[in-house]
Order: sequence, then structure tokens, then C-alpha cells
Amino acid sequence: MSETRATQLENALREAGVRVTRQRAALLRIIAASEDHPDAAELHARAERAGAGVSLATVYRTLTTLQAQGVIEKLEFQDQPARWEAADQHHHDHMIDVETGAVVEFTSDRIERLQAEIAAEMGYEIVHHRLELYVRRAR
Amino acid sequence: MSETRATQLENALREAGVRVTRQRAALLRIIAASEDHPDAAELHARAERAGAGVSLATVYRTLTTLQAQGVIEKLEFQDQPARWEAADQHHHDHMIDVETGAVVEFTSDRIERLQAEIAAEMGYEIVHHRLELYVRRAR
DNA sequence: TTGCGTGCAAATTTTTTGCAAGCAC
DNA sequence: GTGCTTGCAAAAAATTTGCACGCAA
Repeated sequence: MSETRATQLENALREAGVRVTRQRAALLRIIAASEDHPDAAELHARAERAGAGVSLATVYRTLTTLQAQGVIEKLEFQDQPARWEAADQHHHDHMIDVETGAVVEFTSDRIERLQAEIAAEMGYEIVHHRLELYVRRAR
Repeated sequence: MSETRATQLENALREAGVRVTRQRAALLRIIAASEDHPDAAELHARAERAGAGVSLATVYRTLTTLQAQGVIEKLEFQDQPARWEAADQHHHDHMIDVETGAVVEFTSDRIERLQAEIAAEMGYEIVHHRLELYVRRAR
């Protein structure tokens, strides 16, 4: 029983009571296959190219739905339209090269721990967080 | 020679070749006096209340100008219009209570150091960063 | 006096929504 | 068959911009 990731997700969605329409299946596959972090317009274009007719309004609605299901995550980099990525196994943060726009993913358990500590000290618990490093190649 | 913070800033702006108009002076004072993190519409409203006629377009243009001068900073919290704060002496990050919307400022040298380390490891240097903790009161 | 800054209204950009028709289950 | 989804076009929300006039230096 080897299923593609996208197929697994479709089943999970159905179980959660979310209808798997042609449009949702198409976007799910496109996002799962994306190595980068496309925005709504780009996903719309990719769906178009893939021969899947999906209106831009549906792209937006689907992204909201998939996010609510925890299947994808929304990224909001500085002064840019929102971008999206598959909610992968492991959480990670992003480093954005301000010169090229390249996005690199990274993780740091130590930073995560420190964040939790700081929140706790002030009487809070973290729901989620956002960490972005805007960087430049070191000379 | 005791000048208000706003007056100091006005002089600095003039020296940088930026004209200090009635509108800019008004916004500068309003932001310097703000304890919170108002967005453009709110600043427009406060200017109105203060009796300073400043059009919304000018609020936006002024914010861009002051940011370019390093006098104020732009905050972009999740799914919200941009907010602004005076670029104070010490850098800090933000913690947002997802239930009340309250914003708490905090700093952590250890996190800052770790960020620099991580970037360095990947051959980058940090230009600036953004760290937001979305939190909830611990029970 | 000079040209940068402002107001106003119109335009852009990104995202959301109402409504009638379509399709997943 | 039922009602959640979709497409389309219009609307909303946030921000930007063209242009003629005003004012800081």
C-alpha cells in the first residue's frame, strides 16, 4: 500500500468531512510538488498550465480550507503577497536573501526552546510563531 | 539644551535633507507619543483628533519617508494592515496575544546570537529579522 | 524662488464575497 | 438528492499614484 502523499492527504480530507473536488485535488498535487513557496496567482498559473481549470477565487478559497485542515501553511514575507507551502512533517523557519529573493528553510531547537522560555516567563504559552531572517551573502 | 524627542528628530530629518512639513511634524509627534502600534488609518484618525489636517495619502507617504530615514519601523502582524512604531533605542521583538490582540515587546540576546550563528553557518549575514510569538495566557 | 510635498480622486494590488449553477458523496 | 463548491463578476481592504497647487528652506 504505497500511496502518494497527495492521495494520503485526500483521504485525510475526506475523513475530516472536506469534499475532495477536482480543483482541490489539483491544487493539493501542485502544492505537494512545489519546491518553492508560490503565491495564489502563481498557483493559479500552475493549475492553468497543468490543464486544471481552477478560478482564482477558488484558489483563494481552497488555500483557506487547506490551511484550516492543517495541510498547508501561509507565509507572509515582508511587503509581498502571501505565499504557501505544504505543512511538512517538521516545522521550520525561513531565511530570505534580500538580494536574490531566494528562500532557505532552517530549524533551530535552541531558538524554539528559548522562545517557549521567554513566553513562559511572561505567563504565556506559544500558539505559533514566525521567524524570518532577511539576509545577504557574507562577503 | 533640552529638546523633546520629536524636535531632535525634526532636526535630524532636516539635516538629512528631508523637509519638515506641518504634516510630517504632526505625525512624528503622534508616533513618538504612541505607546501602542497604530496602523495608517489609526494615525490618520489621531492626526485628525489632534487638529492636524493630514490626508490619508500623506500619512502613507510620510510613513514610507520616515521609515527610509530609520525613524520609524513597520510591523506586519499576521493578517493585519501594517502597524508602525518609533524606531527606539533598543531593538525588540513582539509577542501577540491571539485572544486579546495585546502586543508585548521583548528582547533576547541569546536568540539574536543564535540567529546570527545560524545565518553565518549558511554563509549569510543578517540584514534584519522578524520574530513574532503568537501566544495565549498560560492556564 | 524652487522644487519637494500635499490633497484629491482615481488606480492598483491582493483578497473576499454574493449568487446561480455544478458536482461530490 | 442534498448542500457544499465553484465560477464570475463585483466588492472590499490596503496602499499607491497622477496632477495641479502649496509651502519649506
